[in-house]
Amino acid sequence: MGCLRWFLSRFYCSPQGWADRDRLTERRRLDIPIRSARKPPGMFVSLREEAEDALRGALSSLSLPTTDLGIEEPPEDVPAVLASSVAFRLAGERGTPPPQVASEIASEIDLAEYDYLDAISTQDPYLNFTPSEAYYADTLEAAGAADYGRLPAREESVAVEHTSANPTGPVHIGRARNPIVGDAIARTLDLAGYDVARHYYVNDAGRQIALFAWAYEAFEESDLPDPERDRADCDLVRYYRTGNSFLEDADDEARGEAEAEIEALMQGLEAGETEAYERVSRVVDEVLGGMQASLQRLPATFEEFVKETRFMRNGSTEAIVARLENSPYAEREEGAWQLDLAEWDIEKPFVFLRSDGTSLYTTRDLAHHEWKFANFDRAVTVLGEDQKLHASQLEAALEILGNDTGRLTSTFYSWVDLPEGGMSTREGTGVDLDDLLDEAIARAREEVEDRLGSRIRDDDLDDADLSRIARQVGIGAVRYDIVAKQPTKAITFEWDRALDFEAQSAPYVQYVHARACGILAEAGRLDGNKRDPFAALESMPGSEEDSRGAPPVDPETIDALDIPEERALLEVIARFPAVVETAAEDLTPHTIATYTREIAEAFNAFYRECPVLDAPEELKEGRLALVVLREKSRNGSGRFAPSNGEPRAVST
RNA sequence: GGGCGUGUGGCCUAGCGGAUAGGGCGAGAGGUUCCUAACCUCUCGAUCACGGGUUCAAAUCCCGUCACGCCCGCCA
Repeated sequence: MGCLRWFLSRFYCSPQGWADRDRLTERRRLDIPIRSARKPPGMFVSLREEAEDALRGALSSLSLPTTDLGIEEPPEDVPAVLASSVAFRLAGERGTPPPQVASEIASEIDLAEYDYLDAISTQDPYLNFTPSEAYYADTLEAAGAADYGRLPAREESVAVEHTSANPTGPVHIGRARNPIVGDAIARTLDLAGYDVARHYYVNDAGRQIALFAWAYEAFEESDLPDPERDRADCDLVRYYRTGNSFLEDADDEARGEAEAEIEALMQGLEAGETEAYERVSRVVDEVLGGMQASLQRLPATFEEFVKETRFMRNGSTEAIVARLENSPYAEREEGAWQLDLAEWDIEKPFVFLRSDGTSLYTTRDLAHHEWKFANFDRAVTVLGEDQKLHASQLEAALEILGNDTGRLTSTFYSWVDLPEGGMSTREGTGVDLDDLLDEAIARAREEVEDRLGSRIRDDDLDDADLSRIARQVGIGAVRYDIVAKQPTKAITFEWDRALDFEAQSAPYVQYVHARACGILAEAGRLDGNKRDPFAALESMPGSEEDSRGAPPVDPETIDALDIPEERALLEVIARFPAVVETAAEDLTPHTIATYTREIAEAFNAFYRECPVLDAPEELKEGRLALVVLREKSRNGSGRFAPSNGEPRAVST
């Protein structure tokens, strides 16, 4: 990572996270300090700060500018943890070739002042920094803490809104990215010290919902096809689909009658009538219950389900409308009220009140967001890419209403499509999340059973164990497949690719956990119920379980750990808090997924080269400590792992 | 048409201004009397969509082109 970017990221919102989006936010970026100075998160950041300080000092005494220090992580084959390419930039100024500038800088640095910097070497124009024994020893000790990787509490609350799919039918995988990404973001922010609440914003007031409630009353069970599953969402979606196709195919008169009923229901909702609310709630609550059952399997859970109607019934939507009507940007167009957002580079006027006097989704969302601002310090919303225009209109309108929209960040993800095209709840096309999870578990179970025969360890696994492991492996694979990718990239769903259990996948990471647990169990460092190393897979990505019971790590044992694989593992472990911090700032949980793979690779190399249980006594403790550490890092990263993404209902 | 996003070996993906572009899948060759081989090692394979530009340095920044996706409702 370039120094400039890093530098900026420490003080401002990163370009991909809090502050990313559109010009709207960009304007304000410089005004948003992310926080005051805090203790550096982990040894790696401390080392980086020392390197910066050393460079800055050297440049300054050479009378060179210190704007961009060019700090980066060197390629793998370079035996250093940090490097700098400043010499390139200063060569012109100095009038000497870069390698010579590098040497001059290196000789200007007094290492005695630093705890973690051990040596600076030059390799052509690069300055390479290698860490001291204290760096490894302190990492060994710090990482021994039960909550290693968790950053200190920030006393800053964040509402993470995600999924928020229209409660009209079962969750399908076109939307499955939203709960997975959303939950990963929530976990990441939680790890980074924020006080996080997960919200599902329930559309129980829109036209589609009114239509749904109407259809539920208008059609008979006998008119409907059999449900796909015995569950409320699958049951009721049949009414929704039937209602939609009825309106498409009906003659004008029949359609007119139906539309009138739907319209009357919407008016009732707008007026805050209890009867209208109850008619809608009947279908909404039931469907939501079914959807929750699917989401919990991931697991994606919520602290709160926030209903749109809440902001109609409490009068806040009405109040928003009144305030907007009085704003200088408001104008009346054919009986409807709209905002002219040209000043925000949004060409489309934003209609906030229909000519019949009813509010729109976005109008209610304004009230919703003011409620968030009143109750939380920040708000993060995970949205499908189709929501971008809506999100920028929302933000502009919030600004007109006098809110500090720097507190709101929307993050977007692209669709998951099937090879044959998109998915739609309304049309009933697509693969349900439950079907995906069932298939994933079935395939995982096959894999587990296939491998039973070749197992060396003699431990009894009963059917319940197999089911548990299959569930963990299967669901972990689905979740990892989605979190590990940048959300902006479109995904075409293919069974074999999503359910690949080897290599860069959750099971790869889970397997490392199993290996570590196997060693710890053998060494008597785990509880009896963890004797079964396969059982360890269960906790894999996302459990709260940790390696309690492991002894505290003695930093003295670092002396015995001098094999490259041991050091490399420690170096990866040292970066964990920094990875969490960056992922939280940028809202990029996929970087934690990448990190877990790196730590797994480092552990596998260590595992290959360094026998633990058969090691000489003086080595054994140290190596066991490494196993424990890796376990702890895995825990923190495990919390991140699940996440998903799923768009707000559009074409449901 | 306008706006936004994406484009990295046959496929998937990391990197997003600096050291010969990392991984994985796939293909080929090996490795287990030893803490689980859901692992590891090696080989094959890339004009980083294309064309310009900025820079000592571009996959990375800028402009243009092409392809794909999304949006441009008094829908959500």
